[in-house]
Amino acid sequence: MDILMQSLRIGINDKLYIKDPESSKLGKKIVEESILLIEEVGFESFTFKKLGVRIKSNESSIYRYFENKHKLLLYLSSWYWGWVEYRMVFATNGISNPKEKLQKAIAILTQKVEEDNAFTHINEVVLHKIIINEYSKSYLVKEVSQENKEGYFVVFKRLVGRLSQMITAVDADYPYPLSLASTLLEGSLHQYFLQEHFPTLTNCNTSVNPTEFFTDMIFRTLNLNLND
Amino acid sequence: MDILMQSLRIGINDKLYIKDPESSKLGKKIVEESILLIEEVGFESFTFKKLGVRIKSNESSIYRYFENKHKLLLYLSSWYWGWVEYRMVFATNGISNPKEKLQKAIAILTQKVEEDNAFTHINEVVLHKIIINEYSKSYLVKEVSQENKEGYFVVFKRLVGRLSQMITAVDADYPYPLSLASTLLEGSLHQYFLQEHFPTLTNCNTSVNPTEFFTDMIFRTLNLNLND
DNA sequence: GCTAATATAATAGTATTACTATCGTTATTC
DNA sequence: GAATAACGATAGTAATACTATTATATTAGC
Repeated sequence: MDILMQSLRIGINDKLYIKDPESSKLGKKIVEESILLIEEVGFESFTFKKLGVRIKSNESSIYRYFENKHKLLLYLSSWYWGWVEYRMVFATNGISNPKEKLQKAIAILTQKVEEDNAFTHINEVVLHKIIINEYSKSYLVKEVSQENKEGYFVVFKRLVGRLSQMITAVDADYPYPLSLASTLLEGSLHQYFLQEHFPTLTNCNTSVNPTEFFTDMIFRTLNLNLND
Repeated sequence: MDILMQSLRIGINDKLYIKDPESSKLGKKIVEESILLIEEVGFESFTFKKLGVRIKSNESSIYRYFENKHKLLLYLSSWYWGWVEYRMVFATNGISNPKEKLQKAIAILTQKVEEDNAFTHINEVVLHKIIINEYSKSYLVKEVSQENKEGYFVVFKRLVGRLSQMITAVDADYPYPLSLASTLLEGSLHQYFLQEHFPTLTNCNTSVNPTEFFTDMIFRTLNLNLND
């Protein structure tokens, strides 16, 4: 990413934190290291106490930024989807041909994540792994409807909406653009998971990637031809 | 289901329990009521202590059947997928036309679940809800590879394999049968979830169901026509 | 119907988690 | 240089996720 973007910020619902972690050194450290620690030990075993030890700070200080680890996960997820949305909009912006535009969007949304130096304290590659393994846990909770009302999932919802519109732009008569869009986003994470842990349940591997599978699936579903 | 099936049992990996819950009244009660309690309070808030109170039995007695609630969830999931597999095999058994066979399989796998009186102590409708909300949590854990080696997911894997074969039977040249099969199973649960909690992210509702969406998607992907 | 074996209930206890509260110390700002 | 905000240290609580032990039922075999 360009040096021009150095001061870019991803907008996140301010109910997800008590004190904005972007506003201090400690806050950034909490975000940065929580990503690494969650990836290392898994979300279930992750605690603020352990994170405190790791960043040589106090448990109670972390609680001043985030109410609990669930909110932290929602924060990280919002950041991730905001970042993906930004890259998708940026990459598809100049494309006028709807088919090309959709193809580019699918690529961005299903690609393996590479490092992005525009955001120095966040390791996007590791964050992608967390999203693959933990994102579902942020919404598969009893409180989901209330949290949805609070706007904790707006970024993700906007992204599905955008993709859905691109599908409709290509084929206005296709009856399930939203379901296809949500299936792509969720399914892409799932295929990455399977590739790592259940290779017998997927055709994705070192030579075939989720982008190829989903591009093929969506293009066939919309009766488009890749090569014209 | 038929009265003939009254004594049917779903085969489950015996490492998932300490004492077979099918072998006693208390064991069956544990399974029966755990389904209802998990659905009521969600998996995170569910504890063996609460279950003990509910079934007027002791926490420690439940621990004699299941090591912990994670194993219980794996047990319930295996039961569910075994039950689905059984119904799928049963329903598609006599069909020789591969296209018809696939269509029937998709229907069974994506349908809304109705009560099945063959298994008196298990409420399949509620169990389906649990699978929608909690199944991911059974495999999105750090120990997944080890648990996979122990065979905790064989039933689900066999089901994906069967569906994949049916896809290949219809189109031997389709390059992603496994990914399409796993996307269908996972995606179907996801669409049900969205329908309930994020209606703006799906086209499934009271008049359109996941079966229609997925049948359409898979048939288009495989270049099949529904009506011939 | 009695005995032995097994299953279950009751109770107690431990380490860890997920916090909350308080207070002293260190930075920052005005 | 004083005021204010941020942070660290410590303590404490209720709940969780168990394990262990012992007492009491239940059942099975004879």
